[in-house]
Amino acid sequence: MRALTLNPIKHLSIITVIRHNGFLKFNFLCTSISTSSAEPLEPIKSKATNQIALGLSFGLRKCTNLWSVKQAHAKAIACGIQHDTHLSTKIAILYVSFHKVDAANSVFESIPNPCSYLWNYMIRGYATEGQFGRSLGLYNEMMQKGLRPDKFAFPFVLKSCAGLSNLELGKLVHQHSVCCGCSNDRFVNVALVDMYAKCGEVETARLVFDKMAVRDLVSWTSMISGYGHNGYNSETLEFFDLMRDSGVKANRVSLLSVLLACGSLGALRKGEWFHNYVIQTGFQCDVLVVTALMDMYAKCGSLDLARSLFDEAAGKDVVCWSAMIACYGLHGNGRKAVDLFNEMVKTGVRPNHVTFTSVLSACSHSGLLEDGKRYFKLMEEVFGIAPKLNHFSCMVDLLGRAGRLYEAKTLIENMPVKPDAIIWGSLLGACRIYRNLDLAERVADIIFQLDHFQSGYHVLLSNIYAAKSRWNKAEMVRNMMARRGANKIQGFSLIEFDNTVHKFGVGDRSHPQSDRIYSKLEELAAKMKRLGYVPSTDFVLHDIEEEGKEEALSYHSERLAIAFGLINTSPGTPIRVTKNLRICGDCHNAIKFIVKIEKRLIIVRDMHRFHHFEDGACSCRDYW
DNA sequence: GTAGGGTTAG
Repeated sequence: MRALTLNPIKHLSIITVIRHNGFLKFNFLCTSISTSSAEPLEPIKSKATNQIALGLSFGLRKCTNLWSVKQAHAKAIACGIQHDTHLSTKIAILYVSFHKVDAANSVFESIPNPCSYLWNYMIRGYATEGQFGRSLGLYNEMMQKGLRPDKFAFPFVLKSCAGLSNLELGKLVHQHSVCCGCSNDRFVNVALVDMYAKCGEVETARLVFDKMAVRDLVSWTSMISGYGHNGYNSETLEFFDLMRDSGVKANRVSLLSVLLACGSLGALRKGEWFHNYVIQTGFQCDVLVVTALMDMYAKCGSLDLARSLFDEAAGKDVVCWSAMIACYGLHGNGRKAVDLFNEMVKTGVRPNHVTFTSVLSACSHSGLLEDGKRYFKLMEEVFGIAPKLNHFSCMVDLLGRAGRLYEAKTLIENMPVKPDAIIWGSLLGACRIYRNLDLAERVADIIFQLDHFQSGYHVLLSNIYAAKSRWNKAEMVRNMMARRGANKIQGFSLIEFDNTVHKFGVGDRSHPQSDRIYSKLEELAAKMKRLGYVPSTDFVLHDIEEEGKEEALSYHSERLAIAFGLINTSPGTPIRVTKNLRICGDCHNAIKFIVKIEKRLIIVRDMHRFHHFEDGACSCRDYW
């Protein structure tokens, strides 16, 4: 071991210089005590070590880059002063702020008794990096050591509970935060609102919000996004108005939430209003806001507007590109999605797993079998992204729709992730399209072992039997579904008119204009019949989430919403309807007749994609 | 020293 040749006195003088001249001299100190030799240095055994620690700490005060932190850390080890609490704490905190939480943790673990300030910082670091389990582990360890977390720790502990959707733990942490006297802290309360909302307890989130003494922009925004997160889209918009009424001015984050809600509701007019608001408030150059605007326009049916926003956006990142690719997929334009993906890669933006989900889904919806297979291969081989359940789902869907049923089955059986009922359900859907009863029965067996209580799979299997005229079997599956008390999702359709979103259920008569709506449908039915429309009695055309056969097909929610739109808008105006389930085959056929009769463009967004009906045809070319 | 946020399958 080679002794450090620097004279302690010289060190002291350097430290004095650092104190007076700041960071530049800190680098000098690092260099002075470094050695070109690979041999470890013998720790300095003199009073100067404390001074060196002080000097490094002092130098780190103005530290703005990771390199300096690493240098200081290395020097601390070289001088044997890595156990200096003050210096190590500083180094660990800096590592956290440079997102090097594991490096911070190694320093943290070397400190015999870290202060609560550092504990908090470590909990924060892991929570911020998405390592929620480790963040909670530290919180637990902190309590076991008898240390009391404070108002700086709880927001991040709660963030970790939210990240893991662990409501039970979240409730315990809530109680603990009250015990620790943090119930009035606004940061803790915002984190509570966020935690409850992300764990699906939006009403509890609201209770916390209502009790808050100070409601600033962030607390309002947490509640707004909390509503959105739980699918309470109308409430999201209402709450935004309430916030503004209370005198709090919106910022980009709150705008992101409302734009998302407009997209989910298909509320184009409202979305346009917010677009205008974005321009007035000067957020139109913010790439996050532009991405949300694109998403909103595309989900409201205006793909062209989404594209022009995309073209004008400055500083497009991978999320922005992926969003535009997803927009094309949603509208059934797989070719453009694929082209845009290639353009993105050429531009030098690296795709992520979401980009691939969007590309594969776009290929699947457009029937681009070979492209889909190629990109699936590419993602791992060229971009090093291991496929996840999302990607396998897209591939099973792609192969299944293209009739490659056994290829899809082999893929499920050999994938490295555990298949769920839904991915098998996708294959069952393909069996329905290609009327493969033999495979359907085997697949259904697997599904029912995994998930007994979804009506969709029972309906699907029953429809396959019906399509093969196996009526007894079809009836048996329906009875089995009734015995098992399988859940059924209620279908509904939304249409925006006069700045309000109108909601219709199947056979719904609760709307004030109900009589006029039903008369309109009767009038249409007569005209459709003359043009050759025959209501479909073929179960096979019905979807996995079909509304029950007991309901008259002509009163499916999308038809009620369309009739409402026809009555209330002037001729020639496009009609936009959003449906929570997949559009059924009979409605799909009927709308083709309706657009011909009414000479309108009707855009229906179902749970998977858009259908643009115009001049007797649909943009999906009946492939959906 | 602290909070809220844009894209994604079936």
